[in-house]
Amino acid sequence: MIVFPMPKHPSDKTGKPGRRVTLADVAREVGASTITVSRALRRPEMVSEGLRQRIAAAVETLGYLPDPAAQALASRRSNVIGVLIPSVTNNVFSDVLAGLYDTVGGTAFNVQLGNTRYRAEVEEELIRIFLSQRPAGLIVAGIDQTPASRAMLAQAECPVVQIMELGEDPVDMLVGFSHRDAAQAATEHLLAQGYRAPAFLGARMDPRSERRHAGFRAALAAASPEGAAPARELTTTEPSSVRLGGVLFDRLRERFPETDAVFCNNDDLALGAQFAAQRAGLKVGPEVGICGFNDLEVMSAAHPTITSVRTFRRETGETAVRKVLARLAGEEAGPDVTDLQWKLIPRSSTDRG
Amino acid sequence: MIVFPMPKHPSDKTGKPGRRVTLADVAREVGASTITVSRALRRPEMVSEGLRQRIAAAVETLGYLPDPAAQALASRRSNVIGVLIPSVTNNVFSDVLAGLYDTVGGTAFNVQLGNTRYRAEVEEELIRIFLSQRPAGLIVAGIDQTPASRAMLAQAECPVVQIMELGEDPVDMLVGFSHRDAAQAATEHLLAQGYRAPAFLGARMDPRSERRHAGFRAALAAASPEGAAPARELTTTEPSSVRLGGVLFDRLRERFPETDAVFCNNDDLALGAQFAAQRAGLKVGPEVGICGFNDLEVMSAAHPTITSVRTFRRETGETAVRKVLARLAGEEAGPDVTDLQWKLIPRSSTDRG
DNA sequence: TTGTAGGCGTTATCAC
DNA sequence: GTGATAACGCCTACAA
Repeated sequence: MIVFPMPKHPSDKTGKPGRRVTLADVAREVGASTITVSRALRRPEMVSEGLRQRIAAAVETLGYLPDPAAQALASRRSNVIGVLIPSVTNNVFSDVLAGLYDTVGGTAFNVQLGNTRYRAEVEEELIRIFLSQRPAGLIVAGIDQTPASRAMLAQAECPVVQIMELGEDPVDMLVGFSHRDAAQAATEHLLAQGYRAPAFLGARMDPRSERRHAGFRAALAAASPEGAAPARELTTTEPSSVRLGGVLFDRLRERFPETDAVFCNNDDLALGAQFAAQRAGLKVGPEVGICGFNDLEVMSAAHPTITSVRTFRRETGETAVRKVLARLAGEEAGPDVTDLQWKLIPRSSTDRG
Repeated sequence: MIVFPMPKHPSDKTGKPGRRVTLADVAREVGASTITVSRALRRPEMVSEGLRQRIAAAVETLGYLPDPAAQALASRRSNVIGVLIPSVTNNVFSDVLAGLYDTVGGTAFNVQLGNTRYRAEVEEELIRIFLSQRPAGLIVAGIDQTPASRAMLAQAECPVVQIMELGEDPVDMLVGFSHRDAAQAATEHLLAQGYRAPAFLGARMDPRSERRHAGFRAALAAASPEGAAPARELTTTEPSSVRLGGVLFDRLRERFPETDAVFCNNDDLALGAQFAAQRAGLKVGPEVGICGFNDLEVMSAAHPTITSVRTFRRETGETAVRKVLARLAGEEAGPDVTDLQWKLIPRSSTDRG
């Protein structure tokens, strides 16, 4: 029978504080070499049944936890999946994040977030820094990276996923949907409902907003015989908010009194527009149509309920991580584009009754 | 004059892909030792002016970036500040996150997020894992850790900040406010406005929700002569949502028809309650008072505007990180409690007109 | 299936 | 002020 020497556990108050339990400790415990223990942990099938079990037991009793820094240094690959998004607070991205964290949870990987604040230079800088960590993978929002960013991503020795959009030539993998098509469909819906003078309300106007804007215009152009449709649009670079939606709505009606419907860049604006319409005594739906984008939870609960275009944000995060993991597991290779689609959800706010 | 040999930059297509620029490369370049370069980077004052400048130049031209894994391994301290929160999507926490990322941005530190999903066991597990990374600091939501979690945090060799609440004995540092007091004040506001039968609506019911619940009860107890106030309350463990706010509101009115005001656990519920009230044809304010919690942006933009209790979420994140950084810089020491306060914001929804 | 040797890139320690 | 040397804990490559 083997006598187990008292291990120096971090919780021991004796000796140097917190001496770490290492692979060597486990190895000594079971009378094997460190590399064998290492293998038992990462490639159990390479180690004999008996040894494997004794190692597992020792790991348990000693409370061994691998040191990620040492792993990263030795293997030249960290367990960090870098994620670059323009905003942490925006509901859209926090849903994506939820998907990311859900999918990465339970795996040996960690998400490391970078906030680009909607600025390409910041993104470039962050890509550089993230890459210096030898990430296991990189997930970046959008397809409008700077040339330098693209070059770095292309050379990166890890899977790269661009998310939230579709595009011509992804750096590596791509998960998203067509903002242009979605916006065009939403606008067509307004026209189909009989609204004659739909307007566009946009805030922040990042690349994705611009593409939605383009979709709105395309729908109008297609509908107007001579392509002479007046441009009822109000956009701002200000960050979007419910309050701003109201402000823009009021301003819009002042400038284009004939407006009878608005397609908003996102749901916050739409909600604000609806409140503003109600303040103005307008009957939302019959008198003025309102359509948002993203279909946040509040849209289906509002009074009246608000039409929107559902986007699959959580799924975006999940899919992106899964693609990274699959690539790392050698299950997939080569470029890959996943269209997550979108879905128009008509509700009372665009029902003319 | 020194001739600079062509460095092996990662972007070189020659040789092994991506050979990293190391401290040694920089050292060779300037004719110094690695340790000196290391010092020049971390403690410039320990290196002579001239050398320091040549090193800076070499770092620049070579494009040297430190390897965090190697740094962590050698220094036994990573640049990771671990953050444990119950939810990534909840607006409350995403605001905190924004504060965290803002404050950590530009520093050499990184935030690593752990999603506890409102479960103490998950939190415990995550604390264990995070600690194995030798984090630079740890920020955890709430004060209701398991005993094991508390023990680990207490022994952690890094600054620890509990956030979002106030409490008796913090593990180390604490940044938050009193949910109980805030809720009590909100309830007193309802009573002061003349509402006779205020009710409580609660979802999720995590520890902080429970304390708000307690605040509601305390206010009622203080107001009712015999302490015989009937308990008009409806709570659920379901995650909160706008839709749920409506459902609960309807159910509440069914069960307690006399209800003339509701204090909601959070703003989502309040917004949902307001929509439901409007659907029921009630005049919000005069006929039924509605008060939320947190004062999300939408509250001031809604129609009518909704009373809420403002909490300083972004500031919470900022303060937590600053405390960690200060401690690491040796600027502060010892336990420390920061009360970030709260503020009642009365609006139309509790104005009986 | 298991082990040996060496190195990953940086910092701590102790000299000079 | 600067440098040699030895870790830090683990993994890759190769050998047995």
